[in-house]
Amino acid sequence: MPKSKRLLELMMTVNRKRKFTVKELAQEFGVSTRTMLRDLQELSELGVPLYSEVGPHGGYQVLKERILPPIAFSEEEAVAMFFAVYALRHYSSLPFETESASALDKFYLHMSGDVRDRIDQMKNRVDFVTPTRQQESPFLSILLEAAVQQKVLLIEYESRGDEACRHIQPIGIYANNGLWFCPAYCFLRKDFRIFRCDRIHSASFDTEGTEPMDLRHVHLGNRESFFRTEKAITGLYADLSQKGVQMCEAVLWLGSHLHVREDGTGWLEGPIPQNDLAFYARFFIGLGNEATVKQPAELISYMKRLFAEIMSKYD
Amino acid sequence: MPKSKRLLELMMTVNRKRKFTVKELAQEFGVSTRTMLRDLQELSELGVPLYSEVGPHGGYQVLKERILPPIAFSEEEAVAMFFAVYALRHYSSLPFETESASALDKFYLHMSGDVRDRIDQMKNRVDFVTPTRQQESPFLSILLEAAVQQKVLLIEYESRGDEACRHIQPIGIYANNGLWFCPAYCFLRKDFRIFRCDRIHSASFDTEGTEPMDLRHVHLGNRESFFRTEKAITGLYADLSQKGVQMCEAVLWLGSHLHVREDGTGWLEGPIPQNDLAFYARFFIGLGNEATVKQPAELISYMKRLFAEIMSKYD
DNA sequence: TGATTTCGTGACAATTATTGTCACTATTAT
DNA sequence: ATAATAGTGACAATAATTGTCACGAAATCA
Repeated sequence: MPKSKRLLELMMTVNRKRKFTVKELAQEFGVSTRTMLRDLQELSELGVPLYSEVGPHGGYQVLKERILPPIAFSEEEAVAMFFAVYALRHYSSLPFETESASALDKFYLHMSGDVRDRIDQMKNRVDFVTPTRQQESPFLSILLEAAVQQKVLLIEYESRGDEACRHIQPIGIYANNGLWFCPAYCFLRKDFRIFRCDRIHSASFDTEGTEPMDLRHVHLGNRESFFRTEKAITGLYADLSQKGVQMCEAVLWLGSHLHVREDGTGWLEGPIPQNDLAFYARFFIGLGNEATVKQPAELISYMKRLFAEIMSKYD
Repeated sequence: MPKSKRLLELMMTVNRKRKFTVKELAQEFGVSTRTMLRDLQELSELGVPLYSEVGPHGGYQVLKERILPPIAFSEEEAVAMFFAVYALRHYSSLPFETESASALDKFYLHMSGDVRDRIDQMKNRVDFVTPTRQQESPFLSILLEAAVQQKVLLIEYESRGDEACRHIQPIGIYANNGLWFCPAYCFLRKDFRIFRCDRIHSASFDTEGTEPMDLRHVHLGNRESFFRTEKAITGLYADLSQKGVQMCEAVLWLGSHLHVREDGTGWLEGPIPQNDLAFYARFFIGLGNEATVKQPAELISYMKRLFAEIMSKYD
């Protein structure tokens, strides 16, 4: 095999194996150890971060930095990748230890001039906004680790001003609207709960030997089905004006409930959990006179009660 | 220069130049044209998408696919990049023509086994949620292009059920909460306006010769200062219960107005534009009895009027 | 301690790959 | 037609690559 190709293959091979000896690779590539040594030195010069130790159980290692073999990206793809990573700058906390900024710099630096120009031109013209929050979430890494490794955590959690310790087993973390959430099994409540990560004031692996649940099959994609054990369901129906429709369109969690007529007006229809009546009451009051709730009666009476309470404040 | 190094340099050079002739490169690298031909063929075999045309003004070209030279990413960086791009899957529309999915696949495929394992483990455990909408925004590309190239567009825009043509000059596009928005100069209103991209029903470059404004200095980062020419400002003060504080924390646009006391209660204080009273009224009504507005009087009376209207519906 | 394993380096001849040259073909724009 | 360009094949000259051997240095282990 000609040297030029061997070097490229070698690059991929050393990335695959984390650890190896010169002899081992020499045999694999069918060259002498001397040649392999020379090749490895060349790779080193080309920037592959190799590290070696002598002695038995010694050998070569690729340091944590990995060389990504040359990948063919189309210009569009490269630009899309750039902006995807660029969007992460809005997050004050991330579950990845290193700053994604460093990845971005490398990526940017390695791209050819005109792609870079293109990006510069677009940099202030496209954005994926995420509201920036003051709240920091310092325990994202450990929460994620616990989710991946199925471990139990002991956390201090602030809820309504109180602080309490809880044993939880995270099933993942997700960012929504600039805040991080952690759905987890709560050993205190013996059920699944969602925790807001910025309210977690400490987190450490459980040392009291709480037996982890087998939650490998529960993940962010299917957690809904484990959560939504809502018992009581009730039917909602509400009329919407044109403006009401527009306001509802901008609201995420009622996507499928919204129906629009030709003239722009519409209605909301669908089942809602009884427990959330308070939430829906507030929502519809917020819509003001752009919405008229027809059903369920409980919701209407709840809204009236709420009215009375609020009104009393302003008299 | 040894061949192996020459090939790597060549790879980067052909990426820099879009177009070149064999002779040109041969001179640059100090080899014969024959050798350069052989090298180019090798590059081709290695996956660089080269294309050639004979004849005067012919020559070699690299097709739109670009080879990314080997980059050293740390494992953390690669993982962060993966999830950044992975998050784009939530968007039903993107301003980039190709699917970012293809970039993701390539990236994933080229990573070594254990990084891939790590990603697989994390895939269902981390997410950057963006509400998925039904609304498609098919004109993102042209809006972006117009913003970058300072061009005027003619759009059909739906506003409150009506549809109207407008000449606009976009200054950028951004996604927020799953919806795309386009701040732009509106030649109809002779001022800056924000357009919701899914309400744009057609868009094409202006052919009537509308003279573009010089908006090179206006971009997503500083547009606020051009927009916020709100005239009337008024002072807001509202008390919040513990729960009220928590609800406000989850709301983005009043970040700096929120103050929290030791005991978890708090207050909102700060200037708000007179025009937005209607909006704030709805918001505070939505907070129910967790908030008590003290100032301004106009807001309180607005809220009362709104109450009356709503109440009349349910009696 | 001494045997063993491993990386690391230098020298040199044998072997191979690489290169340049030349002669030629094919295509295309002017 | 002419000139510019890619593309191919053959072959000798050249230069890079390779293997071998000899040796050093560091670490582990019995």
